[in-house]
Amino acid sequence: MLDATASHSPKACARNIRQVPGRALPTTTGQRIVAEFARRTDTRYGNRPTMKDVAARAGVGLKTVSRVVNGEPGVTPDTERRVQEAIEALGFRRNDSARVLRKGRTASIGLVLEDLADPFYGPLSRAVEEVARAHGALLINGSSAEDPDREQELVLALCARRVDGLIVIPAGHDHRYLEPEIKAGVATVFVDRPAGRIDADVVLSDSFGGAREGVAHLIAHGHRRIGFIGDQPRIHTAVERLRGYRAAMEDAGLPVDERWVSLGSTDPARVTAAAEEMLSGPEPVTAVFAGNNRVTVTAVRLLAGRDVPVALVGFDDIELADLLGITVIAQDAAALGRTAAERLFRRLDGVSEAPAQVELTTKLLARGSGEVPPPGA
Amino acid sequence: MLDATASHSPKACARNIRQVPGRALPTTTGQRIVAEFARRTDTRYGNRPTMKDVAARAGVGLKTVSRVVNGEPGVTPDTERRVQEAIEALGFRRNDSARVLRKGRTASIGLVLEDLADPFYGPLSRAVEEVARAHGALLINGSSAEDPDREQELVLALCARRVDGLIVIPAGHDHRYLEPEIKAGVATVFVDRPAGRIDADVVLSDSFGGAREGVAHLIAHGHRRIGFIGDQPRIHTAVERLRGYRAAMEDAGLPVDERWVSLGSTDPARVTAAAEEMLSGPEPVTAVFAGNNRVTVTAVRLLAGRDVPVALVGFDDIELADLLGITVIAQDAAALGRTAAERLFRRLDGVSEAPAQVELTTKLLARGSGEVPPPGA
DNA sequence: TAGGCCCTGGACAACGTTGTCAGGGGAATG
DNA sequence: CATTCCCCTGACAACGTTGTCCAGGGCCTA
Repeated sequence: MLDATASHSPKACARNIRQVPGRALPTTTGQRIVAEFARRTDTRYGNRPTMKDVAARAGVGLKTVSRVVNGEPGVTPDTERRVQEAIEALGFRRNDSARVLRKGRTASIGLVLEDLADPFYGPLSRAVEEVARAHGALLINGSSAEDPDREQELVLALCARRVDGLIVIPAGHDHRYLEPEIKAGVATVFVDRPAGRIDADVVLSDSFGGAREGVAHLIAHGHRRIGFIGDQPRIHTAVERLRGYRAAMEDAGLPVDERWVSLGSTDPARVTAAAEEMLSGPEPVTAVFAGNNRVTVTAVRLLAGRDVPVALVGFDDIELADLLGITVIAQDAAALGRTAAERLFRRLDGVSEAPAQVELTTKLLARGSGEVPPPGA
Repeated sequence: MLDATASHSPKACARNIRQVPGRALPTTTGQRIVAEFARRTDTRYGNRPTMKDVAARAGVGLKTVSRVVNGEPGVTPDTERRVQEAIEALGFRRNDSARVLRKGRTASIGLVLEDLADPFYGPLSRAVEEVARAHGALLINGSSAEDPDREQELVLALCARRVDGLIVIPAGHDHRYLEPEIKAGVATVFVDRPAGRIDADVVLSDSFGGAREGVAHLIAHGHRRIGFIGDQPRIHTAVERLRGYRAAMEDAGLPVDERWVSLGSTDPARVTAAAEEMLSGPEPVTAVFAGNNRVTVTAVRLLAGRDVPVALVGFDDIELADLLGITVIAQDAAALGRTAAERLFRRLDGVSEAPAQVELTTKLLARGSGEVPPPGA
């Protein structure tokens, strides 16, 4: 029996939404309920047994239960067995909130990044998680969406949860709001971009050097008019990479026409417009340096459709870039995450050194697109 | 002045590791310390002000501070100002651990998935995060690495933290260990694969239907010998997709040679071996259906180097697949996450319905590789 | 002017756990 | 047999917050 609303919706019909008899659930497009189970009953929600309950059932004291749960010594095998049975029977699970309150440490760290859906941050986050796991800590993720206010909101929420440490990929430029937190003992490491107006550990890729190398690579292959398309100028890496571009051009004694340079959103439409601009006119660029993975993707799409081949080097590696023959400056996202997390945990382990800035080197991967010579060469 | 160890390491020299004078930090490959800041002093770590401190400073009662912090009514503007000033001055931040202990809700949910570095799970996780954010909750991530024990360990750790809800992409097949948790009120939704031996909400992609459609597509283009390379047989989606493959073959009245079918790890070596196997011999397959994104990537690499074109359809979309002309069965990872999270929060909002299984439809994206006709056709 | 009501503020207990400390009982020793 | 010592166990306070409840004071009304 179809739900009336659903059956009258052409969209729903077209996509063959079925519902089993019973409660009508709001379905979004393309969603189909294929089975329902028996209704759950007898649930006394939110009423978990505590150590006190376990103690009562096992006929022992509260502290003895605590000892068993934490594997502390000084409990007779027989007593331990009784306690274990009671735990089993009641389905007891220690409440870590209370534990945290008492002990002061949460065994969790926070990671604030730009967007977890970006293929650059997935591996970074995973690397952080692995290090955290090795130290017995859980990871709380948050995406700032490149919004400084949201970054701050997230960071402070994590501090309120009393994470032991923080790893932040900054969206904003002023992190003084973190000063009281850091003073209070929240270890903090910034990644990918430096912290703003605050002394803290920073782990970066060498954006300047990488971009310089990439552009020099294009110059070495004969290009003299090279375009640069980067992310928004308030993002540190975007500016550094542009600086690398300019340095390489200057190293080679090449002039830079400002129409070849474009910093702005990585939105495909914007990138396309910028590229079209620098590829038109009497003196078009013969090569493009793409400032990050999203720009590279758009550039590849765009350049693939052109008659005159345009050389391309991109910052950041991309999946399948080898098959497409895209030359890139690769940075190791996982290494960034790992390095930052290791630094963080060394701090948590009590190592107290001055905050430092660490840079990881990048690597040029020549795959074809960067070795295309300029037309007529 | 170089650290002795570093300067004697050829690798380090080659990669130009420099260190500023001062504390020698253990550096990993390609890591360079480019700056150090002044040593921090005067830190009384782990000694944060409490509401009591704020109250004392503001000359009010403890509860009044609580009221201000939580925006509760019943505080004179003047009193509120005094309290705010004290909060400001002391750098007070509410301890949510204590709050959680008192209130019983953590405003956080847990997400256990396979691997955050997998491009399929990044968008899924992000989608969950967005829904969580809309409900004022934080997200704790964990990667099970496809290991049932690790999954259980993670899930129980999250339960111990008293997350309000759980979203799990199962690695194991038996989730009875979750029964006490669910009974105790931890809302749980499974995604991508069904829960094992337990009644719970499940949100899936239509793996069976998707694979069937993909294979039918190959058959429609003239293929009669089609290979299937999938993930390990203990993974539900792998089995479902294989089932879809068999159904499509049967629909068309085509026999299936078991040498064309391979379930196993997605390790490139294994996939390559399996593909080589089914592409050799007197009656090689003329088309391959790849069971997930990792298999597809390996298959593309492998097939790109062959003389005789082999048709390919892959399950899961991949970045740049459009440029490479790879035909895929796309599932919407973000929609999976969003749907699951929305279901979860409806439960948390007190809606009590029977657990249900929801399926999202997939979409065939024809881009070329799946439309290659068999040789001689 | 007296009574009552509302508004503000604070004292206190409770959330579930862990650290401290002290008591009791059994074994070993004089 | 008495004493000492050690091992096991449990009572109690404390972690920092919020919910409950009550007191005091100001204002309005009869």
